[in-house]
Amino acid sequence: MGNCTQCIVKRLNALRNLSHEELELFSEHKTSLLIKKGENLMTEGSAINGLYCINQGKCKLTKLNTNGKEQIIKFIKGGDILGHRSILSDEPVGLNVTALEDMRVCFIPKGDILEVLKENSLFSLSIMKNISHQLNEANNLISEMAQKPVKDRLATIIMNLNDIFGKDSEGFIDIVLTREEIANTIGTATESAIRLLSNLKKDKIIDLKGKKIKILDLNALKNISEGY
Amino acid sequence: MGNCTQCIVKRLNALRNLSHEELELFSEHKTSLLIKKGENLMTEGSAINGLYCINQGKCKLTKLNTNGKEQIIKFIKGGDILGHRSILSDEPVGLNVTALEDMRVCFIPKGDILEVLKENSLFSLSIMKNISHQLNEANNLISEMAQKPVKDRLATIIMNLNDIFGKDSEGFIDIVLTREEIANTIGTATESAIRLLSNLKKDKIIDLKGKKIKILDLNALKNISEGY
DNA sequence: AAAATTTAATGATATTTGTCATACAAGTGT
DNA sequence: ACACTTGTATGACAAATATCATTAAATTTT
Repeated sequence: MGNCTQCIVKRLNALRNLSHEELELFSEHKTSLLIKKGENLMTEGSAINGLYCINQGKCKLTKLNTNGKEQIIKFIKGGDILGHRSILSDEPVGLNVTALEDMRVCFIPKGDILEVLKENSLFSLSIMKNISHQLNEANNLISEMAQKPVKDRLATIIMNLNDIFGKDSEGFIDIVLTREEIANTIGTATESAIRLLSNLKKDKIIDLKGKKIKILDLNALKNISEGY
Repeated sequence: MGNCTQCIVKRLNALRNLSHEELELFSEHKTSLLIKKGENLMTEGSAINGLYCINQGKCKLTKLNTNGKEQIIKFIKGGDILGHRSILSDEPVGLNVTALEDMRVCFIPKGDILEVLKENSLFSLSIMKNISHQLNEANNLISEMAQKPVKDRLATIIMNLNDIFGKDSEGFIDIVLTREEIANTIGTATESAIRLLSNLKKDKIIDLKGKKIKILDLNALKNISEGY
């Protein structure tokens, strides 16, 4: 099991503000775990007693609606942290976190986190910054979902996925999602998502190869996402 | 101009965790302001250099979409604080804050806030708790907006308004909103909102008297909001 | 109080999106 | 290589919602 002081992933998130001693503390108490594709790291409504630091792998954050539909709220990849929101608000976990590929994750107990939060104001500010940024993003998404037609929303999330996951060697966005997952992200029926993807391909705005998506005309995509 | 140490409003928010000395500091540097109905306290995209503590009055937090439509993200009333998200993430203001009635507001400079945040971990934790809670609420709203039909969303926000603003002496929800504002909250056309409100009235689930709404059958409303 | 403006209500119609049915393709395990 | 499951695609149709037009009511201004 690796040592937190050596871990390069921590440079990507709020943990970068910790002292050597604090990292040693985390390292002693942390546990590493492997999550297989499709498995849940966190489950909506459950209690949580620590912070997850994602070492490797991609996952989706979802919510099950009262009408039984899954809504994908956000995608997360290695370098991000999870669970701090729930720890801080003292509320149950609000989202399901499901692995989209095999993941390697570290778990740090709540007590250690809270202790360091009290002592290290740089860490504390960094966590606040993270959540504040997320809140702003969430507010933008509310507006997006409430006001824009499905086609616009699809264009938006294709660009989002591109920003988050980047491109593979062939220029396709480096994430594999089913059509159903895409539909659950933009809040529409699977068939509608399929049709709109096909349209974008026909118009040479994107290319499709199995589940992979390549952006061909970013400008056109941007225009669609803004309602033109 | 009042003194922060005496202010009863501060008991309702994170400021309750401040020491007498810290409140004195705030009190010395704070400015009080009056915002008239319809005026903006904050504007989307602008910089902000302090925290607002709402003494009295109700306001709406909105966002102007790329397609020119206004989306109401949230309603806020006296006792709440505003602007901390933007200060903490070091990002421009994300939302317009518009007074729905005359407001009395205190402004505390950013420097003072950041200083106390570093020193007072109780205050700091309380702010984190506030934002974390807001993030959870925002995630719920994303799901609500993306997945549910307009009728369900209308039922949901009527209950929300009831929770936030309570009832007046006649049992009507204590907030005055135009039909357009209601439509902009649930992300639909004004005409659709009007029609659905009329239907709810016809079904004796709510009562309408001008712009005021009274809940007659909370259970029915809850069922609708959950898609039954 | 009358006029002007804004807001609310309602019908007719167009557009968007969802649902159901079916076919086909791709992946999975035996 | 085979059946079996799951995912993708497409057409036909139904339902939800938006848009446009018009009238009525409420509010503000003069």
